[in-house]
Amino acid sequence: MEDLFGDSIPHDETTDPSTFADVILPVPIPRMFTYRVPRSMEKSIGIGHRVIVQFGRKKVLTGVIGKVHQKPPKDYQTKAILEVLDDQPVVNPLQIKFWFWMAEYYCCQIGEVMNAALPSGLKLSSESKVQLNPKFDPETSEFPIDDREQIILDALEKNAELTYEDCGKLLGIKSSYLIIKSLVIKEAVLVYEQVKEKYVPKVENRIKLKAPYATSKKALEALFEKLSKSTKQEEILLKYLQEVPVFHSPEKNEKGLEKKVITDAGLSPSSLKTLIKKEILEEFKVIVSRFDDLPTDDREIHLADFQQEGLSSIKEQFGQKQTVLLHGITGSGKTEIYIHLIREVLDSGSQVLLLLPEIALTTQIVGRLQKVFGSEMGIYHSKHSDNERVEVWQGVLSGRFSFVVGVRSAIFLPFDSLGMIIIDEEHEPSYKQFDPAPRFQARDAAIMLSWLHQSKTLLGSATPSYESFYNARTQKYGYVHLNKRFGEAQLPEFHIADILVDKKKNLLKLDFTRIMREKIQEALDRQEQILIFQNRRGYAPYMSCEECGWIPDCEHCDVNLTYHQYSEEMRCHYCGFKEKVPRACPACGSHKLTTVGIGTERLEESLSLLFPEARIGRMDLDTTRSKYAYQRIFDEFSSGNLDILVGTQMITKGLDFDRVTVVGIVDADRILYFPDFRSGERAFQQITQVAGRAGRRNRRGNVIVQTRRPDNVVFEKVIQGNYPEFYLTEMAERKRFFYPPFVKNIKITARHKESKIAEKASRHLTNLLKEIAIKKIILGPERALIGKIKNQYLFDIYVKLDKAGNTPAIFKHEMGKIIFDLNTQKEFKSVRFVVDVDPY
DNA sequence: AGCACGCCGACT
DNA sequence: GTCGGCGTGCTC
Repeated sequence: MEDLFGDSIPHDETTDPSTFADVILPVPIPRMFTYRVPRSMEKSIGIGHRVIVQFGRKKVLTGVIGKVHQKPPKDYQTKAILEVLDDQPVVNPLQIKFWFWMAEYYCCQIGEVMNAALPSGLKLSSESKVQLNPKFDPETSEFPIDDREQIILDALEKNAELTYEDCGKLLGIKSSYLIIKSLVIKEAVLVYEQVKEKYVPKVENRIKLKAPYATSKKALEALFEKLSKSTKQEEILLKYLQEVPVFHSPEKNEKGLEKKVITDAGLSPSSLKTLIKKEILEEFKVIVSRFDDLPTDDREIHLADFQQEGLSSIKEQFGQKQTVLLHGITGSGKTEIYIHLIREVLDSGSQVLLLLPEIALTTQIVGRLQKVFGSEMGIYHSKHSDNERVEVWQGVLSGRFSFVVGVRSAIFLPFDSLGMIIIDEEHEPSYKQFDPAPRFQARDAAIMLSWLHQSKTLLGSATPSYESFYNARTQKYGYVHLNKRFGEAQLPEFHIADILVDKKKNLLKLDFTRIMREKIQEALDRQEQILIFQNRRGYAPYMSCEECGWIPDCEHCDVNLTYHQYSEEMRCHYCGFKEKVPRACPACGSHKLTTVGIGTERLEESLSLLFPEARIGRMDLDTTRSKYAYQRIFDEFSSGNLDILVGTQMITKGLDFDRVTVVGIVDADRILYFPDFRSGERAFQQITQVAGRAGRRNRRGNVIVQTRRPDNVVFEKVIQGNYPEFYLTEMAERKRFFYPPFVKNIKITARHKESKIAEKASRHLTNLLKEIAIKKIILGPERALIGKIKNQYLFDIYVKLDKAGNTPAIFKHEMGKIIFDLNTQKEFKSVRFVVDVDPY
């Protein structure tokens, strides 16, 4: 054991154990830490248990045991594990394996993976607390106490404990460390670490009717007689009896009634208290689940012939392949197929994980699955609170949830016998985590996880990622194509509207071309609905001076500030910097400041001017921040209370609106001309996806795409629905210029607050990487697309690796050593090298 | 990543 | 003279 300030107390021979545990700690250091396992704990620990250990001088951390062994480390003293938190492991050995794979593959630290994997409710951290030393007597103390120390002691008379921060505040200084240290030496106070478990079970306050009244009708009648004067108490009892049939089913009385039901009905809480005091009602608490049991709908989901064929084909291919790509066009009913597969796997006793992109998770598909799988299904979502996440985690551990629908991070749940992982909308970029580390691609990681479980992976998409389609074509994956639609739904009619032509002819009004306006009007006249897609939220991207062209940019980053109308502010989306809109241009003094570009907020306004009679709604990150906002807007639109819905990505995911006949893409160029090798692939995917929202039943829909470059081939291919041909043209390019999937990409960003140092470090690294003796291409270093973020300068290096064999693994290993070496050189000590494997 | 230690400038 | 700035080294 060590005391607070790090002085080692010699080992006690009698407790010196021979068991050690390697603990994974949430720190970015590339190794585990070996702790001694006290004899008393030897029986209660194992891989996957959470433990509390002291790390460094005083901090205590929660870690997860990754390994238990008998080998005492020779070059350092071990500390003992302070506490074991769980009777049963919260993480299983398979997960530990998975974490290590992820750390290695994505070039990050095991602690970073653990941090991403555990819901924060399972992580604990400590806080230093100060309390009075009971042995301390100011009268007899031999040490003088100064004014500031006295302030702390006085405060501790009133409060049993204070944090370091509290002490700092009391004294009006930032760090109270030295003063507290002095008080500790003077034996006036004690300092200890308090660890708090963050997860709190949900407790419900319930009431039930007490014995004589609940069992004997006579007693109850007598009671009412007695209470006839106090109407309020009578009302409460009547309400209770109405909710709980006490004599009919005594077991319901045992379960009681939620106290809230009474108070919510507007009945007096004080009268309720009186009834409890009189021992007529009894109050008690129970721990309840945050997830309600939902009724299921047992009706068989019938598959159309072509779906049945698809299903059999998937199962057949799983015979030979671990992974199958289900390429099913919009409306082909992939969900029904998933449901059948999930049911089968669950019936065989294995677990199932269904991944969905973030935005799709709030939609109908979840409700539909819930109807089928009821309380067998867990939902793991970012809009869930920490406590809810912990409950899903525990639900998987306990076996309550054998099926989970979740976002990217759901791959970390403690499954022990997965039978299948389904990744819907497999091509979605949101499966890739950018920041912070681990920068993993959940689809790829899921395939690895699946392999560890010896289970199957099904990738579903209407427009597969080129990586997956390539793997299917090269026989690495199985492939099933569904190219029929449910019912008689027809492909929509496309109109490619040339923005520049309309502008010349003065037909472009408030960003809408003539054809777009006409089609909207026609739909409004027929009382049909319209979706307007623009992948940019806010009012307008930025402001500009009409006179001199001045554009406001961020002081700390290399980006323009984004204009937000509602707050009359300009904000930086990278560092959060914000500024009021200036009255005049700071460069030339002109008052002609205008907004440039189109955001959803501005479109909403334009539409209300163009179609004053229409009811218009907006769905984007800004309008759906709260937990149920999405559902509200969604319900309004689907019930027909809105005619036009303007939105970002969100409106394209998993929504089925029968009455939508017109879909407008305001600015296709924004998708098309993004400087990235994937822009073509993305444009095809996004336009197809948006178009798929139009006219899904019997009416043929209209899709209007506004662009300045109507001749781009992508439009032709989207209209034909010719995915394979567009794929082939794009792939020819990728092969020629060495892009994935023909090579493996790694991006390394050097970050430093001085541009010169960041650049020099990145150039150094580039040269050293070039010396690694394997087939590769190294590009850069070059200033990053956004060259400065939060006052840190960024330089990028792109590595293209031959995918053959284990060359990528060798390269990553060598690179790791090189970066480590560079970081030990004084010049580059403070340069951060951020490695992104398979970047987006 | 934190966090403590050490050495330097600008204040009572 | 002290406070607190941040550069540096370490964590089983």
